[in-house]
Amino acid sequence: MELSPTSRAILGMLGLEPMSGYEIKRLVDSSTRFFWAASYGQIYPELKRLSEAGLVESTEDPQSGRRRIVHRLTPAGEQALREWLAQPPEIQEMRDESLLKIFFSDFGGREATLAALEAKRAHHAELAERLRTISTSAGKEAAKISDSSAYLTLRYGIALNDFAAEWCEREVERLHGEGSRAA
Amino acid sequence: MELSPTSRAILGMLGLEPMSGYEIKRLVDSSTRFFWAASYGQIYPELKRLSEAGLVESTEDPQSGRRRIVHRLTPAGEQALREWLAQPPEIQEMRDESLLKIFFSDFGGREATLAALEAKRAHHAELAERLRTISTSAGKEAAKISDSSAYLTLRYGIALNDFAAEWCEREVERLHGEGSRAA
DNA sequence: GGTTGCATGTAAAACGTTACATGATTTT
DNA sequence: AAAATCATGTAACGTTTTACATGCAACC
Repeated sequence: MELSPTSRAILGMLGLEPMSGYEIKRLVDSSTRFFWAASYGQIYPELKRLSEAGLVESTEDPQSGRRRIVHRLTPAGEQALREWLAQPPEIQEMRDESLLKIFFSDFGGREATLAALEAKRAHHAELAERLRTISTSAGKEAAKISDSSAYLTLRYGIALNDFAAEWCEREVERLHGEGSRAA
Repeated sequence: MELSPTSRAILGMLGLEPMSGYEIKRLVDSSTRFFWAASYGQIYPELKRLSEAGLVESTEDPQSGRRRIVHRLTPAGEQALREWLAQPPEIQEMRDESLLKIFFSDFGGREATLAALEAKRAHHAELAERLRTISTSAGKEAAKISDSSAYLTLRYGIALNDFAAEWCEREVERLHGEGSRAA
């Protein structure tokens, strides 16, 4: 069976521990979301496919009376995960409308460029802030988390967004300086 | 008419100057590609839609005997572009399989984390290199280019990818240090 | 005369999001 | 009693990629 990129991400999540589809969604939203999102519309159908392919085993496991289906990797699923992790990464995509607007901003003059840079700066500053919140709340739980490779990606997100925000800020200042010199 | 995100990018390209679909594709590939890609499968149908909506005007303009259709913005197209540029950016997406592999790499032990970090580093180093090549070849053409907002995004791409590559390198070193201390 | 590049286009498939539907349970 | 949260799922839609098809022109 051909696995879709997102079904591999799901496999990875189940490699951390057995989980329900709902829990996968919550975990994604609080961890990989900023570089790999997933919606219910993907998660549930993919879990079904993975189950049919024998890569995960799904059992009803109601917690406190509530209906709940827990999925866990089968040995075949573990192997598929291992194989995927061993292969070189392929997907590196970005869709950044703010960069696109900066790119075209000559069309609206200097002001438009500054506004577009500021919008981008604000976005990255906000995202860095959100990731910091996640980071500190996770840090409270245990030291073992700050040792995990998952924590690495969180630190990466913070560092990258800080860098992007600062870069925009510097460019705004540079353009201001140029503007007054030119005038 | 509802414009798709990519048709707005096409509008922006035509705001730079009138162009054929083929030229749009080439320009995208050598400029916005790393943060906004577009394929023929999008460009040609979208140009048709934009033309039907009266936002671009398409005329046959064979250059040196070769069939060629040049598209240019109509006043309505210019306005649509201006309106879009004035609105806050919405799409900021990333799909980074290398980060995903780092995230899950505990599953393969320390070596796997190091390998995933190295793969990511290599990717960013390569991309930075490619962008630098574009940058220097563009710089030769004229000083006016280095003044354009389009050039800003190129510098951003170089700075960001340099930063990402260096971040990975630092983390590899840190993990090595930890490893030997622990051993 | 063959390869590369210019140039336009389409069809099918893959991928992903959004919105909706349903219903139970816990909290306020 | 109402609101929020847990929990599963699907259908429709929109977007994007991939692969293919076509043909002329310029260059070697």
